[in-house]
Amino acid sequence: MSTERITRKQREHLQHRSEILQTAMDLFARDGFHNVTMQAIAEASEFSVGTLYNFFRNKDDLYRALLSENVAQFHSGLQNALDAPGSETEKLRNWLTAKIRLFRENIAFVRLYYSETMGASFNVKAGLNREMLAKYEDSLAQLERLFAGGIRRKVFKNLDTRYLALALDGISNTILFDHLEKFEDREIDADVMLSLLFETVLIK
Amino acid sequence: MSTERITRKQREHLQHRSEILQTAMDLFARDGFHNVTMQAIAEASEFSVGTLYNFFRNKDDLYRALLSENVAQFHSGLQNALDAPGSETEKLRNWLTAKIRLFRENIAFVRLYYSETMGASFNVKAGLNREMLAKYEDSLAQLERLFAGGIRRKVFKNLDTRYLALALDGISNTILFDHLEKFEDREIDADVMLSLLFETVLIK
DNA sequence: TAAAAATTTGAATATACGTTCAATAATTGA
DNA sequence: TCAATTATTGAACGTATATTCAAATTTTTA
Repeated sequence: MSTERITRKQREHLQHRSEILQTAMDLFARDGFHNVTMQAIAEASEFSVGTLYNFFRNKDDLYRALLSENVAQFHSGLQNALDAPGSETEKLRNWLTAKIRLFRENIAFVRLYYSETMGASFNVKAGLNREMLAKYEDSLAQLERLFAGGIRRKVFKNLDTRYLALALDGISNTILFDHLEKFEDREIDADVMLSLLFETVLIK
Repeated sequence: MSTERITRKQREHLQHRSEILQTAMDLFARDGFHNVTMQAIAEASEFSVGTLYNFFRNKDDLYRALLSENVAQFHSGLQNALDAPGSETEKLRNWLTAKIRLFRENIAFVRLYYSETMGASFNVKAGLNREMLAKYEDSLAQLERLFAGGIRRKVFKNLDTRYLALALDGISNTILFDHLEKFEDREIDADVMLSLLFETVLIK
């Protein structure tokens, strides 16, 4: 898009901003929004409290930015995986592989995301939850279209696409959480997850 | 066990206690721990702040009691379903039916539970998270034994029982959340969820 | 029925924390 | 080199809220 030149100043500013956000993310994921003070974020990111307020209007704003930007990144990571060419089966494998990678790369965000969306959320009032929910629905809709395509081409059985999308999402969630919870570093294979659903899905 | 007589006083005390807890649950599930004040719980439960402190040492203690007691109830609900006699398939259906009922009956608790266990939790310090995790592991272990039994009796394919348990849990979670999120009141059928996994599992 | 015991009340207290902003430091440009 | 501009600092302030406890109310006992 834009080919504007970015000054070193601006580059550094962005760098500092994202350092603050990443530091805050780790703290929030470990202790929860209300148990992390601006003081703590300042100390951990090696800035002063005042400086945080030059980057973000207030604590809510910081938190919102953090969630919003990571949701966007997560969502586009999944989207790209589905956009790559290939058969329905290959696309599903790509999608799962991308999801595995995204979970591993940013488990702190994943924790935050699920605790915000599943349950009580300080963001109900703000539009953030709506935004996150919309992206989730979009993801599901894309999966549904994929399954529908497979059904049309007669490689998948004619099952409810909504349930298929939910099932795939659910299977991958629990298995990924189980692995990451245990700090298991052995590779998680997309095919293991796919296989749990596939004999139900594939036409032999 | 105990056949001791319980006085009206004691009965009322327990009644009041559980009214407070249920009221608090709804508030916590809607707004999150830190956005619910003791004042708000007092008003909603029609007691004064001071009285809350006669029932619970402090706010943390109230919250802990609330989660702990509901986790226990949830857990034993699932356990009982598996203890009923029947084939592996029937037991799985019982388990799912019980889970559906428990979700519907106490969606507030379910929200709280998942946002506490998935993500950042104020309770990491206290032993509550450990307690909840232990009960979850126990549930999974029971499911695994069930699958293992089916495999031994040659009604199920010889698949990794851990993954099967996780998959069933994951499928039911996403589908249940999807339904309850949308306030859909049409019945959720255990068989729909089972069928998503079963063609993978059953030996034809 | 009245004293004693138990329970409830909510105003007062203490504290923790988000936010501000005047002072200081660092950077830039002439 | 030295103004001028920009960025950083953290002590001070105000507010929100968890907790306490003396007084008021209700219940029990004799």
